[in-house]
Amino acid sequence: MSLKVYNTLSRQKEEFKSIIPNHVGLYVCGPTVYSEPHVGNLRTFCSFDMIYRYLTFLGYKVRYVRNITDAGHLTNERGEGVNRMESQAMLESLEPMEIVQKYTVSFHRIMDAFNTIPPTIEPTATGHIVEQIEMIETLFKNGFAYEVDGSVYFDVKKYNDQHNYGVLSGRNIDELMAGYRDLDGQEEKRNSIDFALWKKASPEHIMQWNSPWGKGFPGWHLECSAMSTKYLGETFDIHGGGMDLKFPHHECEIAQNTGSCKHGGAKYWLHTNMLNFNGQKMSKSLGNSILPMEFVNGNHPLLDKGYAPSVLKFLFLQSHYSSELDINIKGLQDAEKGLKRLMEAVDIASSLQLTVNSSGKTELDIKIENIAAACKECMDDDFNTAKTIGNLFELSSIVNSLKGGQIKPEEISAVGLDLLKSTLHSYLFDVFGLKNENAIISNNKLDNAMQVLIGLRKDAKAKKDFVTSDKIRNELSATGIQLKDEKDGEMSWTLS
RNA sequence: GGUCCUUUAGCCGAGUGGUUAGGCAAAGCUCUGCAAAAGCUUCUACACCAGUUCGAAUCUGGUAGGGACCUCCA
Repeated sequence: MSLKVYNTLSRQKEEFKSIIPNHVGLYVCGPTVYSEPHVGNLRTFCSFDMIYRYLTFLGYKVRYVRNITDAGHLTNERGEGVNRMESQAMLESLEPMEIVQKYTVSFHRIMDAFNTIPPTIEPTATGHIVEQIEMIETLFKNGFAYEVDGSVYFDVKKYNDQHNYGVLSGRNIDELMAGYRDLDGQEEKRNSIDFALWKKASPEHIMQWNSPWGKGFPGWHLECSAMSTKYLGETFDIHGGGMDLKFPHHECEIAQNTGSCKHGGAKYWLHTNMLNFNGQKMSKSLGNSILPMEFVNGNHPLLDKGYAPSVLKFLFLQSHYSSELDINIKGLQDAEKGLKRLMEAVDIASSLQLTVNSSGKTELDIKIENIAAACKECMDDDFNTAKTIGNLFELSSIVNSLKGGQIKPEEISAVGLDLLKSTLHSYLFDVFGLKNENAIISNNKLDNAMQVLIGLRKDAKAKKDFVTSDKIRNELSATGIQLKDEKDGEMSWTLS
C-alpha cells in the first residue's frame, strides 16, 4: 500500500506521488514572532513534524521549509503591552528586531523542548524583501497588480476572469464581494476582496523598506509565495498549515503563484485542525489560553501539574491531525498513563533475556509481522497516528506477556523479537518523536543506589520482616519511585 | 446571513456499508506475604427523524447542538 493524503484542494484522499522521485518539497507556514506561540500552533507544528518524520522514514529526502514571519506587522503600538504614552520611549529603547529575536529564540526553544526536528530551511520574511518585490513586479507585468498611493494590491476580479480564485477554500468571489461591507480605509482598493501585496508605511510603522512604490512593507500573504517558490520551485509537493489559514492566506498564495508563473505552487494542501481546551477555543479573553511551556511546568491555574512535552504530543497523536481536538486535564492524565505503558514496554523489550525459538517462523512471528504491517498501513492512510498507536499497544501487550510468562519464549523467534523491538522503536521515537522522559532522569548512580535499597528489601522479605520491606517500598513510592516485585523474586524500579 | 466541517460508550478518541479500534476509568479472575505492575474476562456506543439497501456509525435528505472561516491584522 502506498501513501495517501487528504488534499484540501481536491477535497479527497489522493495517492501521494512526489514530483521528483524520492524527493519531497514541504512548505509549512511558520510562526509570527511578535508573541509567544499558542498551543494550537504547537499542535500544527508537531503534526507536520510527524509528517516530515514519516516521509523521511519512508525513504524520501525531504526539503522542509518553514518560514519565520518577522516583517510588516510591527508598529510601535504592538507588543509588550506598551501604551501610546510610552511609545516614544519604546521607539528609542526597543528595536522591532529585538522583539523578533526574542520570540524567535523562544519559539526555537519550545520546538526543541517538544523534540521536533528543525526545518531544513527556515527563511525569514525580512530576508526576502527583494524576492517579494520581484514577485510583485512580475504580477504587474502579468496585469494582476495595481498601485494606489504607494500601496500595491492584487486584482482578484481580474485574476478570477482567467483563473479560479476560491479553488482551495471553495468560495466564489461574487458571494465574497456581496458579503463584504464597505469600511473606512478600503476605498483605495478597486474591489473589496483585493488584498495587499505592498503596503505604504504609515509614520508609526517601524519596519519599512524601499521599493519601486516608495517606503513600505510586504503584504502578509506574499512572503510564503516568494519563499516557497525560491526554495521549492514553481511547483512543489506539499503545503501545510493550520485550518484557519486556508482562507484567505492560502487562497491568496495560490493566486499570487498562479498570477506570477501560471503554477499554483503546491500539489497537495494539508491542513491541521484546531485545538480546544475544556471544550472552548483558547483565547486570552476567556482566560483559558495556556502557553506550551506552561503545560510543561504546570504553572497555570487551569492545570493540576506539569506534563512532559511527550505527553502533550502523545495526546495530539491519539487523534487525527485534521480532526478538532479537545483537551483537558483528564485527557492529559490519560495520555500520561498510556505513554508510560508504551515506554515501559520499550524498556522491557530491550531487557528481555529469552531463549527464543530457533526452528523457524512461529505463529506469533506472523502476528507481529501483521501488526507491523498494520502500523505502516495506518500511517500510509493519511497519517492515521491514532490507529497506529492502537497497534503499538497490541505490541506492548505481547512484550508484557513475554515478560510475565503468559507467552512462552519458544513461541517467538529471534527475527520476530527483533521486529517487535524495532517496530516499537521506529514509530515511537523516529516517526512520532516521543521521548522516554523517565529514562533521561535515571542514571547509573541512581540505579546503584536503588540496588542497595533493593538488596535491603530482599533481605527483609527473606526474613518475612514485612514491616521493613513495606517501609522501603512505601517511602520510595512517596518520593516518586515505584518498586515492583518480579515473579522470580527479583525487583525492578521505575519513576512514577 | 454566506461557505465548509462536526456530533461515536463514564471520559478521550479511530473507524473502508456486513468483522473486537485503542487508551483511561470501572468490575471480576490469575499472580502476590500484602500491594503495584502485568495477563485474561466483562461493560459493545454511534445526536434526532426519515429514506436508499438483504444489511447503515458509515450513503442521501431533513431537524437540533458544536465549531472554523468570512474588511484589515495574526
